[in-house]
Amino acid sequence: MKTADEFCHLNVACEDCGLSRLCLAGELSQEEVKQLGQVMTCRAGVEKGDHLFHANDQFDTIYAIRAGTIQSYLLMGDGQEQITGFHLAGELLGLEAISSQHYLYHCKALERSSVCEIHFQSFSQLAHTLPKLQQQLLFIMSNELAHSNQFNQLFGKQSARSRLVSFLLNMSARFQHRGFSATQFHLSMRRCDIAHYMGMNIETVSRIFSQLQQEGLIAAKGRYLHLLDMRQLKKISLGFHSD
Amino acid sequence: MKTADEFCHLNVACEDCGLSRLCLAGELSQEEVKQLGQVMTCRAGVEKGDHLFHANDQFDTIYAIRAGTIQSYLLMGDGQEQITGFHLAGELLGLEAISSQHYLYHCKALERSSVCEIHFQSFSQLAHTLPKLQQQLLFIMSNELAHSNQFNQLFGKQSARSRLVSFLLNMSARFQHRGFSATQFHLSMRRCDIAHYMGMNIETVSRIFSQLQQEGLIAAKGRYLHLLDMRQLKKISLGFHSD
DNA sequence: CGTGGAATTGAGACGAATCAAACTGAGTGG
DNA sequence: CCACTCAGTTTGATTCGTCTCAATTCCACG
Repeated sequence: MKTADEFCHLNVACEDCGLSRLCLAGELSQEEVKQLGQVMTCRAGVEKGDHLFHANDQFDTIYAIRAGTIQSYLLMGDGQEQITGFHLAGELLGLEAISSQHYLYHCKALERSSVCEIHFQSFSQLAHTLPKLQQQLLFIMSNELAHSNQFNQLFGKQSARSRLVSFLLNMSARFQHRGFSATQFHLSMRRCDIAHYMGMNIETVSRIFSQLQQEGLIAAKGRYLHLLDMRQLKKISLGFHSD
Repeated sequence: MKTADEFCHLNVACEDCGLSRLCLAGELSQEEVKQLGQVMTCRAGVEKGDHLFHANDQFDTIYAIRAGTIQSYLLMGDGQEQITGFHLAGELLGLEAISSQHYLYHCKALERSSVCEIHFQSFSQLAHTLPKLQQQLLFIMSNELAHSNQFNQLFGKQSARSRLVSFLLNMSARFQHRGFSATQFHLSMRRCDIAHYMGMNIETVSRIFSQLQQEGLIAAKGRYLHLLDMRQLKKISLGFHSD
């Protein structure tokens, strides 16, 4: 995670960004990537707690995360944060605002982060001349739809235990996809955020962590996490009852 | 619903379709809509139980629902159908398959329906020459993302009662948006499908229906439904405890 | 070393799932 | 026309899991 943290200070151009394959640059040629660079600005040094945008703000910018973790959430009637997602490097934020022209939730950094601000109107015009760029956006949105649906299934019937393990495996896969370890990583959110995200309460999350630890399936020390038995964890996430 | 049923027999062209505002045609000019018509074929007479596609099938077609109701679902390990969505006239199916090139779930008709089959590759090429078409697809996908997120919130914390009422109000809003009554309509799915969709079991759904009926909030006769007290129902959907 | 936020652990309450049984209504055939 | 079936639905009794409330411990920070 050191390297990611260092990234936060730098204004790296698209063509030098290690995340371009996850991001809008995708399969673009070097020349095309340069054009893409002209409709965005890099905003390094987003500090912990800083907001990218708020719910109901006028939409004009898509954000690409270069480093760090961003949390999206809503404020409920009782003042509680209903967390709608945790977003990692390479992911885009604000896509669901294109149709309504207003952001649907608040987005704040869970740690020191770095983002690219993509002015959507300029981007859109550029995309008219670059079919590959248009296609890449389409792919990313399709992918988000797919994952969002997966998420829905997950939360249908399963027990809190299964769902929480699914969450951990999901984070694991996402870290792995970014070149980090699949079994050892640092969660940048609090237990309480996980709970609100999963629609559970803190105590339940905590209990399940303890339980998994006693069973030797994970080792958790604060926010550091070590997944010890992936096979068994995968079983649990699929709803099999371990003994 | 009669009119919708009659539609199922007709091969209406895009330019004559009452749903074009909900669909890909969107804000296209008459000439452009005709071009759109050339990359799609209308498939009338999809019978109850017919499948549009199955999970893991190779993706090549986006489906637009012209009339009827389509159910998307997955088959779980134990053979049960995990229902992932109910889709009404004007909605597009298959968008989440663009990135992986494989459909993610099964889609079957809950009643006699009618769909447009849009060959995606041809569509995609056409879209390169028609920016407005590209934009319309973008808007639709953004909208789906937004609704999918809304759905997630819904299912976070709330009680079965709140969630079920939310589901009914969601159906109501969608019917209204299509020009039907917001308070009286026919649900084309079984109680058991609703249950599986909402991640509850049949008995719970049935009990809540009975309960709402006793309280005079709804009148249900089989699959026909009459929402009697919208104000109160909205309160319940937001999590307020009625007495 | 003390403070406050976060996490853990325990005991009891409540809601939804499960198991079991009865009811309804559409369709079938004698 | 009635008896039968069968899928779908409703209702009741019980069990199980998660939430709630309360108390304690842990840890980062000044």
